[in-house]
Amino acid sequence: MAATKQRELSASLEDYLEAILNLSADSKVARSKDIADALDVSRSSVTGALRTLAQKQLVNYKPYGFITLTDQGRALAERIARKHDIIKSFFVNVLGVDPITAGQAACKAEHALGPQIVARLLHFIEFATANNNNGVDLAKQFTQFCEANPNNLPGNDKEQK
Amino acid sequence: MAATKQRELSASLEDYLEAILNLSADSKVARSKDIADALDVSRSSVTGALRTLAQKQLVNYKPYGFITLTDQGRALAERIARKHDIIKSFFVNVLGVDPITAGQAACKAEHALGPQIVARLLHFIEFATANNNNGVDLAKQFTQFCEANPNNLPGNDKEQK
DNA sequence: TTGAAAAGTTCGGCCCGACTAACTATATTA
DNA sequence: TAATATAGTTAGTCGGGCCGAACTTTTCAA
Repeated sequence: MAATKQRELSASLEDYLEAILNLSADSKVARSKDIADALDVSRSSVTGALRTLAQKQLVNYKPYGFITLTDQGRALAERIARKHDIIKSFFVNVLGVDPITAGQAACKAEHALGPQIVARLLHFIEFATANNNNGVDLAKQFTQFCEANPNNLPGNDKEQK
Repeated sequence: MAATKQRELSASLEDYLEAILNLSADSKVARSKDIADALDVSRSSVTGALRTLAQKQLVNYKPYGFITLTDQGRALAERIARKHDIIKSFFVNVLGVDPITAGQAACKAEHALGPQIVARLLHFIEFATANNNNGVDLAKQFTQFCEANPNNLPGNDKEQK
């Protein structure tokens, strides 16, 4: 348990790792081109990222070879993906945000939220969606609350993108 | 309404703007040194950021002069600060996270969440902290729920930083 | 089996955001 | 008002992350 420490990964590298995990799941193998498409970056950027990830021992990579996650890499990628899912789920199932917007926001927010907050969020989702609250679904209540007070809802703010 | 569009500001520049707003509030005037301290960057980085912000017409700045926000800059800074507060408030008042952690996370998350989600969050805070829920404070309920199910709480994940 | 298309890589370059070191301007105060 | 401390700037550098263009490898089908 010494070589295990990978040091912080940049947001960008986390995205690559996550994409590789998803592609491996979907279509058994992650091709470089698909990673580029998934992240909307150039193929040469992918090559660079792969070299970095390989040297951090998170992916097995050699030029023109197959791309697979190492055990370490897979574990990390799964943690990242799980975080993503939790955040997105909160947006969708508790806040009632549409899945597209929620997914995009989760992509960015997953790099900003630490384990403590994510754990709380997960816990909160359970709390809010279970019928533990006098037998009432809290998320549903919130939706009704929103409908009852439609004043300050979404984008009446012509703010940033 | 043509010169008003400022284009996207980077996360970093948003931080500078926010810091300037806070310093202006606290101690009437924002000195370059204090901005550097607040953001924990070098003084020369501040100079660079100020030049960029000035050319985007968000601050009034000339070398060795006073630093003030333009109307545009102030408006933007206030929106950013408000977003920050909403997110932090959610972490603290709904999730029950400690203020320090919450503030740090809000700093990063504020660049990731768009207006729709922030608006929902604000709405949700009202919903959760008001006694609209059978006369019970929801946040309080969640705290109790947490105490009742202390299984997957905070950092039993030795994850990232 | 060979030769074009597709996938992948390398190389050089760019922008951003930070840094240090050295310089200049401003303030302070003796 | 001259000396020095402090604030601010400039110049140069570096790393991360991206790009396009040109090159190499692999694949695939005629």
